[in-house]
Amino acid sequence: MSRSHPRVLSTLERAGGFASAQEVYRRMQKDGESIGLTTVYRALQSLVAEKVVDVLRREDGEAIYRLCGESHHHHLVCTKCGKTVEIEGGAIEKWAKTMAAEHGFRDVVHTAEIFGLCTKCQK
Amino acid sequence: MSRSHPRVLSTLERAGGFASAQEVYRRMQKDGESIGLTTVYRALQSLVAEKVVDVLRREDGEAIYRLCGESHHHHLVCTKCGKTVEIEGGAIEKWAKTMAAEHGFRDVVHTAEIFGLCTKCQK
DNA sequence: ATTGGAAATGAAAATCATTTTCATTTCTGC
DNA sequence: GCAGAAATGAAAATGATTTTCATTTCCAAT
Repeated sequence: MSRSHPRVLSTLERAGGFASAQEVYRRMQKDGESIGLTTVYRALQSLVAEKVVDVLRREDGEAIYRLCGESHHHHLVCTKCGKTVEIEGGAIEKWAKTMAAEHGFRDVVHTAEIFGLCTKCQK
Repeated sequence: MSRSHPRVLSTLERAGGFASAQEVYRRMQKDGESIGLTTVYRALQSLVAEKVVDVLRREDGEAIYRLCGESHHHHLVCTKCGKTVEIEGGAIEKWAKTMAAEHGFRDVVHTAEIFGLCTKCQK
C-alpha cells in the first residue's frame, strides 16, 4: 500500500477542521502542487488506515477527513445568510464520552452543529 | 411536493431497523409492488421532511432511513455494523440554547451524532 | 552506474447512489 | 367531462469514489 503522504497530510492540516478529498485536491491545485485526484484519495485512505485521520460523512454523504486528535470545534450556522461561528464544544465532548461509555462503544467521534437565524437575519 | 407514501412507509416499517432507498425499492419489487426507484427516493425525501423518518449514513456513504419516534433524540451509531442506539441529549439541548443565546442566534435547531464501535465490533 | 522488480502515480474508464429531466398518467375540483 | 396540478417512472445526468492499467519513480543488490 501507500505510505503517509506528507503533502496531502500537510494540506489537510492547513485546511483546519474537516475537508473532503475533493477539497484537499482543489486546495493543492490552487497551491500549485502537482498531484492527481486518485493519489489524494489513496493517500487519505492510507491515512485513515494508519489512524492518522478520522473520516466522517457530511450530510450529503461526501466523506470528510480530519486529523485525529486535533481539537475540533463545532459550528453555529445561520440558515439564511450562511454566517458561521466556530464554537466550543466542551459540554459535547463530555456528553459524547459519557454516552459512549454508557453503551460500551469505543473509539468514538461525533458531530454537532447548530442552525438558526443570526442577529442580522432576524427581521 | 409529495405526500407521505403509504406503501413506501409500510415497507420501511416491515424492514425493521434501517433500510436504504435501494433496499426499500428491491424489497417492494420482490413483494410484487409496482413502483419506480425515483418514486421511492422522492417518498423517502418527503418522509424525512415530514420528520416521519430519520436519515443517517452508512460507512460507505449510502443513506439509510428509519422510522423515528417524534421525541427529539440523538444517535449512537456503530460504524461497522450499523447498530444504532437512540440516546438522550439533555446536555446538548442546553448547550445549543446557551451557544445560540451567546451569539444572538434565534430559532435554532441542532444535530448531534456519535459514531464508534459497538461492544460486539470491538474484537 | 546498471538493472530489475516493487511501489507510486495519475489519466481515463467504471461504478454506484442519487438527482434531474421530461413525457405520460392520475387526481382534483369545478 | 375537462383543465390544470400533482405524481409517476424511465432514462439521462451528476458527482463522489474506485478501479484499471500503462507509465514512472525508487531502491536495493549487483
